[in-house]
Amino acid sequence: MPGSGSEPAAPRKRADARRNEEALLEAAAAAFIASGIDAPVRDIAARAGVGVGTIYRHFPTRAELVVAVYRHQVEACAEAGPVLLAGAGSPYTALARWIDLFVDFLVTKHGLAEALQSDDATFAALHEYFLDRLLPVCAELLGAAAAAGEIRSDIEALELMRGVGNLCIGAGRDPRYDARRMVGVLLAGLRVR
Amino acid sequence: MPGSGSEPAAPRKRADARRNEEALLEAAAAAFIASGIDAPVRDIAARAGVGVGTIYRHFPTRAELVVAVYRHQVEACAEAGPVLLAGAGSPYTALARWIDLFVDFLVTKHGLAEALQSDDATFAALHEYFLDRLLPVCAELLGAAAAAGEIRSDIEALELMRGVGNLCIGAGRDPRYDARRMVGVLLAGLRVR
DNA sequence: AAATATACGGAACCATGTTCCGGTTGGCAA
DNA sequence: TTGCCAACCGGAACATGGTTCCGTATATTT
Repeated sequence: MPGSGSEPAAPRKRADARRNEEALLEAAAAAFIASGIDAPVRDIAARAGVGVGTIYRHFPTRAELVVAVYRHQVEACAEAGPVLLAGAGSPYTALARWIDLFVDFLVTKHGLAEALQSDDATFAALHEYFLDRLLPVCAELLGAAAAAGEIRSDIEALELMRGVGNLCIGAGRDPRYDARRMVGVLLAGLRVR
Repeated sequence: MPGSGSEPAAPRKRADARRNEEALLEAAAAAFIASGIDAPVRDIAARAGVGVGTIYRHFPTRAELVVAVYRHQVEACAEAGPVLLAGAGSPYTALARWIDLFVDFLVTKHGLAEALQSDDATFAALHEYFLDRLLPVCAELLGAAAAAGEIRSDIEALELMRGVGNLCIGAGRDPRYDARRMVGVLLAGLRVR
């Protein structure tokens, strides 16, 4: 029942606007795969068959476009947290598995890990969305593992997520660097000795 | 005795060229501190009181300028390796101290860690110089620690250096993220259990 | 002092992000 | 069905920053 409650009752958008937004999402997804999430605005617009103005109207910052493209996958990752915690043998195992999911996501999106850590104002909203959605999940897993005495308890979820995100930068560019393995080492370093 | 041997016998450069090169190094160092190593070429040129063409003539790529500015510090870091290995209580301690030096260097040069991992062709020479100079040192320390049975022996020096470099990205931008601490966790993860 | 090689400056060019406005059109009301 | 207008569109124009190029200036040599 959209429009009820205290929301501003967003008036249904025009049909062409909805079509263009949809086309832009598809075009952006394709461009991101082909050229990474830094794909030139004009390329994305051309793929979608619209003008550049239309991109900015629908997605004022690149971050919003990126979030829109990856929203489903981020949600899935967030929802996997509690499931893993309930199903895995131990909190630490659940944490490790969840981090694996996160890493898999990051390393398959060229440029995403870089953008997440960038201080470029363009990506502030991206940073924020990821943190809003995933930080609580990570904190819960981390807290559970700490409470179980499996890992040291002086590491914050934010530090861990940024550390993991950082380790994923450049993954896949140099076959000699295996981000997953380094993340594994980092997780091992969390364990109490 | 320059000019002897099989070298191309570089003919002494003109005096103004030497002056400008010196001025550029100072200007670049100042600009890097003020705006990070991505400081606009025009800014650096203005600080040095030269035209942009002069920058490109002396340092065809930004990487070469960066290398020239930081060469002394990189050399010092490289030379510290064997000293630490000889003086520290154990190879692992030496490795940890050396990584500390490396991290200190990276986190105080805004944008350097980012550039080191970037795939931007502009920075290829930077990457190469750091690896040429520091990788053998890291490998020696790592090998010694592994031989002493203090750490696992399946990690390559390149992986460790890239991992550490990655963890230093964004250091100092967010007080909640402490790169040094994360590097400490990574090193702890290296230990045999 | 003249000749030559070397180096210099900065305008011009290219790529990319961002803004703005004249023209177009979907949806509704008459 | 027709006509109106708010919403929407396209892309030219502008801003920024890297890179190239060439006419001019100057250090060095003869």
